[in-house]
Amino acid sequence: MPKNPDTHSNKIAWIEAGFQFLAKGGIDSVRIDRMSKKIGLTRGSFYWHFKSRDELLNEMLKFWEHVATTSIIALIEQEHQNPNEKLATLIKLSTQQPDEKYGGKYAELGIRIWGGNDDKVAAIVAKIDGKRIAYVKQLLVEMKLETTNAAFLAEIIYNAFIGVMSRDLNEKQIKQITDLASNYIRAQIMPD
Amino acid sequence: MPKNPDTHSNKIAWIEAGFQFLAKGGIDSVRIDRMSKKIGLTRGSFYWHFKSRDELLNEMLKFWEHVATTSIIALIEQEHQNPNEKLATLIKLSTQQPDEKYGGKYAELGIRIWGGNDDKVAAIVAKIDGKRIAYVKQLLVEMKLETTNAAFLAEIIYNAFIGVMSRDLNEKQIKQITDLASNYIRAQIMPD
DNA sequence: CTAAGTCAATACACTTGTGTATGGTTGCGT
DNA sequence: ACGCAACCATACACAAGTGTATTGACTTAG
Repeated sequence: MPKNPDTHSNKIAWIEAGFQFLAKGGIDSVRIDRMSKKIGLTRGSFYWHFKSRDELLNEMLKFWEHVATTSIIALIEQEHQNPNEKLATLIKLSTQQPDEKYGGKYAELGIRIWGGNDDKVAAIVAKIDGKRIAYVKQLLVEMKLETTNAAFLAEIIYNAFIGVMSRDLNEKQIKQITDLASNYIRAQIMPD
Repeated sequence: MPKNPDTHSNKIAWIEAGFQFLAKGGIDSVRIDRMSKKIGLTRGSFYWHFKSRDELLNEMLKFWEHVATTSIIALIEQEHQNPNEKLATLIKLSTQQPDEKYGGKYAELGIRIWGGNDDKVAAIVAKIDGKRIAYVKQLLVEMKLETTNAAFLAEIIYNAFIGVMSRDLNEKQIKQITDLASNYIRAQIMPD
């Protein structure tokens, strides 16, 4: 009997495992045999779904590229109106625990290291960074910050944001920091 | 004839290579045979200097722990008096290119990922983070910021700082950001 | 019911990587 | 000149990892 009666294939399981291993030890620990032991499938399954290890890596990259920008930003745009809420949600979504979403917290780190090895990956990471910074800046402008100030703050916020993701913080610590940031931004807008 | 007439051993070469590979692909790509090809030594040399791969990893961790805080902070403290200069130097030293110093830019990222796997590593990273944040806060207090403000700013600055290190930025980009940060801090202290 | 298609397990050949054992070279003290 | 210690290369046995080929089970269309 099949292990996943609802999902027609285990390809997703392989990709998920890929992100888990990427998050834990970097791209070099994404190893087929290790994953097979973890998820209880043999390499026979793997080589049915993927031509090679490289093909898995490429699919992972594409997946991340999609999740990391378009889908998250679209989700935010359609569900919120207030730019304050949008920014808070962006931070919250992007810093959530890795198990909840493949492209989550730690995988991001792994991909950045990966970019140090592979120019193709580095280019995509740079593109993603650009998009996100532009989006943060746009939100800040919507919050009535003047343009130059917004550009600067967007850089700082984004870098701090990457920093928070890089560090091994629990949810309470992350909430503290993001709350502080929100308060700061509000103070920038309407100083008392 | 010996390849390094001045340095009595190639142990340092192995550790350097370790950091290079850590930075490029994560802890799992620190592989003895790959490094041997890179630095032109055989595994015979490696196993003379180290009992095992684990021993190298431990030495790397200890090395990083030392460089990442004590030595950098001590260096700054003894060479500068002005807290503004100190902060600028801290940022500059910590964001310099990886080739110039093993514990530099990218290795930091690799170690953080490594910490996701190994509790011992995670504990050290957390300790280092604590020390550095405390130091930044101290500098800010010396710059006459009030304590609560300094604590908050130290968090933001430190996270942004980790973010900058994690991203694949060139020197010009890093300079832009750090300059912006410096200006912002000065504005905080003496608002016009 | 049967043939094709989907998916996974197994067996195999090969490459990469680890650790040990051994032997060779250099330099230095005596 | 001798002997020892530091350092590195080579060869070996073994484990971990990749990719291919084959087989089998289960599903679905006709």
